[in-house]
Amino acid sequence: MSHTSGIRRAQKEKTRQALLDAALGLLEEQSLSSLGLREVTRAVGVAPAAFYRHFRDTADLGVALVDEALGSLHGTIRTTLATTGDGDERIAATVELIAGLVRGYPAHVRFIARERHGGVAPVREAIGGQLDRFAREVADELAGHPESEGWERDDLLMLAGLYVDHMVMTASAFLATPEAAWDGVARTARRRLRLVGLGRRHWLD
Amino acid sequence: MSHTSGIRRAQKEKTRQALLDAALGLLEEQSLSSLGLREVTRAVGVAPAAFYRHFRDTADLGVALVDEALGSLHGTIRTTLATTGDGDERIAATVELIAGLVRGYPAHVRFIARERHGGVAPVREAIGGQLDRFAREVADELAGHPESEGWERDDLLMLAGLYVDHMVMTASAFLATPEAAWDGVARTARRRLRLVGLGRRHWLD
DNA sequence: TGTACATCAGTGAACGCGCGTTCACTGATGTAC
DNA sequence: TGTACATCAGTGAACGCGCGTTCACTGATGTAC
Repeated sequence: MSHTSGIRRAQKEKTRQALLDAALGLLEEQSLSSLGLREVTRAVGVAPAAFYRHFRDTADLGVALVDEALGSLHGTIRTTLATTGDGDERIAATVELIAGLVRGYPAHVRFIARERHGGVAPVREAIGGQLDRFAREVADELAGHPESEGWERDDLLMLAGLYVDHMVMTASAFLATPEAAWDGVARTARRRLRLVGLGRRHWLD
Repeated sequence: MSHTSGIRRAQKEKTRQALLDAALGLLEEQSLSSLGLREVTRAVGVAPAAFYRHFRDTADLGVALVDEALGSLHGTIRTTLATTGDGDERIAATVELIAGLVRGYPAHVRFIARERHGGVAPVREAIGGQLDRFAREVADELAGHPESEGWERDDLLMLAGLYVDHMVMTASAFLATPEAAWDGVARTARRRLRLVGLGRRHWLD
């Protein structure tokens, strides 16, 4: 039982996760490009040098945060965004899902919105890559819908990208708004989706 | 001729502008929240303490940059975005205008895209305020178009916000793309605008 | 199971460095008469 | 126009501080036999 228990591995992973969590907390009020390695280790309660056992620098940690924030969302977002577009209840459900993500993981969402165009190139690229992947997945899903008959791949990708961008924008709008006023944000997001859905239906006219 | 020449005022303004220009240059590869006051004065060639004759801190400088970047665009953007929406040539002209802005003022555009959701609250708020103002102006302009007959103010604002957001997204897409590949970005931007325009035409169906 | 050695996550001290801010100052520009 | 005083943008030195990185180390965990 001892030689395969992986106690060391588990403890290392725990520290790594603590560093990621602490960083995410600190990033609510600053950008990754100003996040200090010592700030992060101080918040966790380990020595500064311990940082190097897990990450090369804060940019490297940022890339790991991108994976944590977006890596797990592929399933959820794919099916939901793919469902997006038409009926009013589906639109409402999509907007509710976004609101739920922002409520459940506000720090992750803020991190993605902030660093998407932020000052740290590898992180920007990691986010861009993941969002492109989302768009391709959504396009694949849309391709299977009956409404997409006659659509070219290129146009499906354009529409999927519009949905993904709209999702990110809606999420940041929720973040920037006190929860008491979320209704207005949701209403606007739904109407935008409705307008895009109308455009979609008449695309081939 | 001497007592009203304002030499002092002009020289102060020149230094202030040099600080703004240097900061904008430095911000191409980092975020405002990590920009150092000494970096900026070093780039200009003045003593660090001189910074305080012009700005309280780098956040204050950031707010001044927002005014510089967006303040002068009201006229241009308003009329162009208001023109947006329908005919294919108008759509193409809008996208060309955005490409032109990005070509002409890449650092300003990058600054706005980066700090729109960045880590410095006063700057974020200044950008948000200006973009809201743009959206209201565009809504006013749209209200005068014949296509807007029967539209509620709320819906016009929703559409105007969509145009403004689309403009910012297109500008960042240009920035993130080597100029040789701008054609593809422009094509996608045009098709998105066409789709939104179709939705607009059928909004009241 | 017990023992002897290897691994390696985390320590703590040390380093040189650039940071933001303060201060008394200088000297060109502005103003009053 | 000329003179005497006021203003104030920019200086340069000084400060205490936290930064990122390095290093030899410790001691718990892992491995071989």
